[in-house]
Amino acid sequence: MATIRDLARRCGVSVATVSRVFNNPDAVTRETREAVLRAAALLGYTPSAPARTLATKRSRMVGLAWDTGHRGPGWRHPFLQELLVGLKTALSERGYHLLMLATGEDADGHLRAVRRHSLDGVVFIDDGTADPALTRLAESGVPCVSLDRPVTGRRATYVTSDNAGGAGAAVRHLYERGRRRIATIAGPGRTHPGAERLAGYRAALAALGLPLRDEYVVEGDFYLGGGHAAMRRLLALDECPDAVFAAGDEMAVGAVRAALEAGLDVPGDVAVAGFDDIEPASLVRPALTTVAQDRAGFGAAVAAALISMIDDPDAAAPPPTVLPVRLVVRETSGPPRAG
Amino acid sequence: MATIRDLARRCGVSVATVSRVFNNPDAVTRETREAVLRAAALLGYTPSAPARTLATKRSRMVGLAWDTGHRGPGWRHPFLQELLVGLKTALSERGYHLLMLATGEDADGHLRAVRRHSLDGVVFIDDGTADPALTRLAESGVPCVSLDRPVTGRRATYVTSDNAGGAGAAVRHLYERGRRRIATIAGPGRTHPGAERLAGYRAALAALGLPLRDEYVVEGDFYLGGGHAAMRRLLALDECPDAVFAAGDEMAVGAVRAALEAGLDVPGDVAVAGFDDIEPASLVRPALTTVAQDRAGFGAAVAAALISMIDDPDAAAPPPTVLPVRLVVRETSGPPRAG
DNA sequence: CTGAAAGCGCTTACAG
DNA sequence: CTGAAAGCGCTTACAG
Repeated sequence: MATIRDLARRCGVSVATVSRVFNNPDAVTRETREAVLRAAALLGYTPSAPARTLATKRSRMVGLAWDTGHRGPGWRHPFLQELLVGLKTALSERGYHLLMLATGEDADGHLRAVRRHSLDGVVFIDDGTADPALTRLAESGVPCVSLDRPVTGRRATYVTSDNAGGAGAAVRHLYERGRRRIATIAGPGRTHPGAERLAGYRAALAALGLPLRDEYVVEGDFYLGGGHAAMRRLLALDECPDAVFAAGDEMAVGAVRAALEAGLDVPGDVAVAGFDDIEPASLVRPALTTVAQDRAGFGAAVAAALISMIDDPDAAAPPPTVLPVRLVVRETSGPPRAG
Repeated sequence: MATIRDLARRCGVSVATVSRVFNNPDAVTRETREAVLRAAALLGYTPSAPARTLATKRSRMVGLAWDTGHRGPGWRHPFLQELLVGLKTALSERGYHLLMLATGEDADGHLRAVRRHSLDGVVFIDDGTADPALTRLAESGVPCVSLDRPVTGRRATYVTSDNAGGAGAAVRHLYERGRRRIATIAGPGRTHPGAERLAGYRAALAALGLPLRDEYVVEGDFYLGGGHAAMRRLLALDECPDAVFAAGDEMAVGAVRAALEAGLDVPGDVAVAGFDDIEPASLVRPALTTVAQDRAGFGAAVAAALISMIDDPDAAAPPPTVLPVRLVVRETSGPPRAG
């Protein structure tokens, strides 16, 4: 492994000069720069990251504090792979790497990991529950950006989808398909998407002049079983809804299944719309009408927010990023109304 | 940020002693050890990882060379989240962190990243295509373990499922359900799971005394569309199969869909079994009979193989790990035979 | 069991 | 534009 000293010797310059050609190329004449670069290629020289980090206090690494559900039952992200790919790609374009932080340590394990590795920032992916370790991190001043979860801290921000807007779009779509008794299966209220989607549902009903009925909102858990159970409660109502907006696709699939089991036709008797556009949404029959998020946009937005803070040590956190969503009409919401 | 020097000063010992309490606690008296530990907790001291790496040449970081499909159309792993969680957890129990390597760099970008960060090893996740960068890495002598892909190199090994065994189990199950004309929709031959599942299918047919018919094996791409197209070809045959083993669940779902569209009953006219037990497998109707892999086992096995090599610098690579699989019987394979 | 010292491979004022 | 030197925070023989 060639070091900067080997390279310097070979080129007849000082190590300072070699360092400059990699960190501040303009501060060096073209000739020496090219000579050094040539020798570097020849020797296969790559600057040592830890040495550089030690000297500069910057690691060019970003931590990924990914709550893998050690605190509760297996939480699943609807599109983790695209998220990670987008994040990794956007980060690496700017020269940053992602370090996966181990979870389940003591309360300030994350903060410790940040110090230990001189991380330049961290991104949170969790289920929306207020993890004290993450809260502390966000308040510590290290640049943080979280996904789908508001955080407070001078250098902390978040990116999320337009959850309320998407819920509203789904509700309006159901309305346009002729439905008037529109219920919702909400996500857990403690999660940001859950709360926002419910708010969007309510706002849309109000705007449409439809009544808000308490018995038409039942909370689920974002998973299949919760959606199924919620739908059964809805179907047991005196005045059964003719449409339901489920705040997550798995719940929507569960709801469709419950309706089918009850002998109802979907979308004939009851229309359904979901949220997330998970892979099964198009595989299931009838195929699910849902709200798709900007999967690729997430990673890019997180990276942009993070890097803007890293680049300027005095910068406060940028405002939250709200990504647009898109209604995907399939079969469960029924055909357009004739005429 | 307290340093080792602060701690030493505070405790009235040398930095060497402080270093020992963290790296070789037995080499120090209990009293000084406890005093140092107490002071460390008080000051919030955490040893600097880059400084340690610089001094020892070991980073306690493992690279994740994850081919995110920059070289082809979006490849998807059937259970990436569980895989990463398992890997991260197993690694962190041994004190290792995962560094996600950026992809799409020049041919030896990965190797460069290994040197740059003094990575102790790397794990590959890819689509099975022979990426020259990974091949070079595996031959370089740094401990490597790949998923579902044989690699050569003195310090390289892999972990995979019992793909042939699982395929055989699926075929035997179909046979036991009374099927005799069992076709297969294979995965791409260049992938290890694709090739092995096909081999398992063939071996099972032979063992069962069933004829091997060329027209009964058609290659798919592991995705929905490929499964659909393959099934159409199978259904166009003069003597239509009464069962098909699809080497992946998405293909199986596509196959079921194609059969249904052709007016056939599943499993009545044609039974179907898949592989992977992806989430939609249980959501789809009829629910898919399939072969489940040991999702949690993967990460643990990878970590174990990697760490065995890291711990002993002279150790050659352990033999490949082959994880057992499990047949999951649902609806697409039909009811047990009466009597 | 403990300490003084060299060394790991860089960067960055400071002079020139 | 370039170099000598100090410093980043550790570890590890080597003595004692």
